[in-house]
Amino acid sequence: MYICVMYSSELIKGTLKTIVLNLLKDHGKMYGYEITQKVKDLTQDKIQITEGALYPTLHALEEHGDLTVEKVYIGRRVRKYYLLTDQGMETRSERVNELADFMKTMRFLLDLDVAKGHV
Amino acid sequence: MYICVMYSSELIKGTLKTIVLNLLKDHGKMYGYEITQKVKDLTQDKIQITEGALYPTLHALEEHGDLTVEKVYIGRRVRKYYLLTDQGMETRSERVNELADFMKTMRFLLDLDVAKGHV
DNA sequence: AAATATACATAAGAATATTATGTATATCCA
DNA sequence: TGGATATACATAATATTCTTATGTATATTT
Repeated sequence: MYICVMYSSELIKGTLKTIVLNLLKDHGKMYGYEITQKVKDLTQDKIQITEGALYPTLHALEEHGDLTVEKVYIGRRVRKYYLLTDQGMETRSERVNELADFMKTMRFLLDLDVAKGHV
Repeated sequence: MYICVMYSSELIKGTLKTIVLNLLKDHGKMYGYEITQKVKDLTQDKIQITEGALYPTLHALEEHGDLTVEKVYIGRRVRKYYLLTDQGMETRSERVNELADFMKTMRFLLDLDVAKGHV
């Protein structure tokens, strides 16, 4: 009912790891560029993950033991597939649950549960 | 059904202004310390706004023209009541709508709309 | 009288994003 | 066949927004 614009960047902040972990659970192994495109598609361009945010995040998740990497060469170009570890599955659950609970709290705090037209 | 713990700080990031603006719409003029307590109460300690985050935010909102201030002395102690301006009302609407839409997108992205037990 | 609560404020540091830049290969199409 | 665009990785400089620590001061409770 209104024009779709990207969300202001503050909102996405803090949810990137959760998005990545959940996507990997749903779609199996994925590579960085694929993740950015999948999120863009699934959200109709509302959430666009920048590479400058994604790659450091993937490296951090790997270092934390949540992801493992598989290098694959497509022709001469390297592609790094990321997979959830067992620990990554746990981290995902915790983060998704926490985010779900947080959003519930926010809906209450902002009176979004009552039916209303445009606020 | 599970123990309530404070949310990890990344999540709150980006929603503080929205919370403050919305609270002022619901409760009229409020002062900083009152805002921290009200949010703490309403969320059963799940969201605790720190003073280091709140006061700079209030100053920023004031500078942006969203809030005006009324100084009141309680005995010798100063208390600064903040009120929404007309522009603040608009900013609030925009931010609440954006956050509501963002949360809807996140629920879709994280498959939270389907009924399920503990994830 | 001491501890806690109220009430403001700012500075140093951490976390996490954006923007810009860099490197390189692959594909489309005119 | 050559230029634009897409694919695919990466990092550095910068911005934003928080936490934690610190500072000042008054009021209330025990």
